This record gives sequence, structure tokens and C-alpha cells, in this order.
Amino acid sequence: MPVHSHPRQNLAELTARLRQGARRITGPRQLILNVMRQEEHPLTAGQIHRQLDCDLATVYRSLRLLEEMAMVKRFDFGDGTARFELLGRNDDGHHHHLVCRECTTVVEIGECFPGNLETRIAQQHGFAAVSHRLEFFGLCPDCQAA
Amino acid sequence: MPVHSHPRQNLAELTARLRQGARRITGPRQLILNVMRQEEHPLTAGQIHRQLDCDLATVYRSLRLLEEMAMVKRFDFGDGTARFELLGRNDDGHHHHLVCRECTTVVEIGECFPGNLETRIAQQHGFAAVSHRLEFFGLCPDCQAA
DNA sequence: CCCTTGTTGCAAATCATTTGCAAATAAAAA
DNA sequence: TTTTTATTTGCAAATGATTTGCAACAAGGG
Repeated sequence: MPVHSHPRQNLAELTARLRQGARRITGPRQLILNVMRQEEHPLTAGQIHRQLDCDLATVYRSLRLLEEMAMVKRFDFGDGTARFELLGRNDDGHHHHLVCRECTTVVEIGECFPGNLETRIAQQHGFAAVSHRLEFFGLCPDCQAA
Repeated sequence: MPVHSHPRQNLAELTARLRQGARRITGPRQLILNVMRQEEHPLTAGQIHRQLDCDLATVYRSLRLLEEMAMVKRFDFGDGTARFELLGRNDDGHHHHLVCRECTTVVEIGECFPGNLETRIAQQHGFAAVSHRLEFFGLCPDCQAA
């Protein structure tokens, strides 16, 4: 079983969450959620856009909205393009990725470093509300062969 | 003392390194190295450019060159703008940052998580040549007060 | 000092993402 | 159900960071 499972969420449930956020249930938003719920890997706005029929700007606007509502999480793999993943109802989305430098294949990582490291660093420098971003990069099995 | 010290490197030494890389010693390159050697924090291409008199494109080209030569390291704080730091002669630049979400103040972190974590993750998924990117974000003392 | 090749400045091109605005439309109100 | 009203959409144009084409130029070997 995958380290981090992605039980496919149903659309009705997602729609309900949207409504709870006092947001309108529109065609584009349903389409976007529907595309995202069948992907287990983070998608770029462009990848989502290619799979449906609405304006790219709308995709960006919707993703920002969904991010604010904590329904999706944004990841940055440092290639200048944001990726988005749908979050489960009580998932804060805290997990990391192992990304192939060649083909951008993504594997999800459940592990993280000991939590006290972050706390210690925060205290040492007087910072508050500290969070972190951690991603791994390497060559996946396929690309090693090639 | 800072966790990660930045002994100001002298220009002649930097220039020598440039020459070793079989690269020409040009005005713009000296200017850029000179600006970087007096900064202890990562700078954006724009910040460097503002402090000297040459084309922005040249700054970008030089930074890329210096990065390839391992004389500078590129950092990505996820705000869509790359930052660059000068590296010491035998410094691989492996360290992390604690960045203020409000004012972008940067503190360097010497610590890292236990090395076996990375190795274990790589093996678990059959990846090779694995590296990682880790940055912390929070509110610095000043911004907490404000 | 000259020649060759790497570099620069400038302008235009890219790329991801955002924004202005008028037209379209959910959801609330009547 | 129709009307009302605040959202949301599509489209085009604007942004901002970074790159690129190209002709003029300069560093360093011979």
C-alpha cells in the first residue's frame, strides 16, 4: 500500500465542502474538483486545464479559492510551476515528496524529521508559527536505467 | 556567533576561482562577485542588479555561470524569485534557511535532519542520487511585535 | 598589436500567473 | 417561478521573473 493513501473522494462530498465555505457551486469548480479527485499526484494548473473546458484564468482562480478553503494544497518543486493536490476532510496535507529530476515522477513520503527539530530551531531564533517545506529530488528507477 | 559563518571572501581569491574555471574576468563579473561577497544573505538577481551598473540579463547570465561553477548556490523560498549566495571554496552550500513570512528576513540554519532518513527514503523507492530542499518559514521577532 | 572567441547590452520573447471588465449566472428574495 | 443581487466567468491585456537573438565589443593568447 502507498505510504500516503488517497482514497478517491466523491464529488458530492467535495461539493458539500464547497457549499459550506459559502461558495457557489459552479460548473468549472465541479469540473476542477472532478479532475483532481481522480489524480493521486499533484497537478499543475495547466495539466488540470487541459483536461476540461473552461478558461485557464478560472482554473487559477478556483485553485486559489480552494487553497484558501484548505481543500487543496499547493506544492512547489522548484521548477517554477506550482502543483496542487486535493486534501481530505481532516488532512492538513502535511507530507513530502520524492521527485524525479528527469521525468518529474512524484512519490509521496509519509515520513518527516523529528518534530522537535523544528521547535528547537524556532525557539533558537525567536520565530513563531514556524512551518517547513521539505522535498526530495533524485533519479527514479526508470530514469536510472535510461 | 552565527550558526553558519560567512567569512567575507576577498575579490582576488574569487577572481582566481573564476579564472580557474577558464572563464574571462570581465567588469560585470567582478562587480557581481563584489556585491555578493559583502552580503551575508541570499540575494535576488534584481537586488544585485540595483547595486551595480550593468544589464539585468548579464546578471542572470553571470549567476547561472557562477552556479555551474559551484561558486554560488541558488535558493528557492517559494515566492517565485530565486536567491543566490556566494559559496566558499570547499563549501557545498548545504544548509537551510529560516525565512520570515512577513519581511523575508533570512536566518541561516546549520542543523539538518538525521542523514539516514534521506538514505532510507531513497532505498525504499529505488531512487538514486537523492538530495533534498528544506526551508523553514515563520514570523521573526520584529514582525511578531508589529 | 591583432585575432579569435567569449561576453555584453538592448530589445524582444517566454512562461507562469494575475487582473480589468463586461457578460453570464448561482443563490437569495419576492 | 420570476426578480434581484452579488459572484463568477471568459477574454484580453498586464505582470514579473527569467531567457534569448543578435550585433557590437572586449579579454587574453599568440
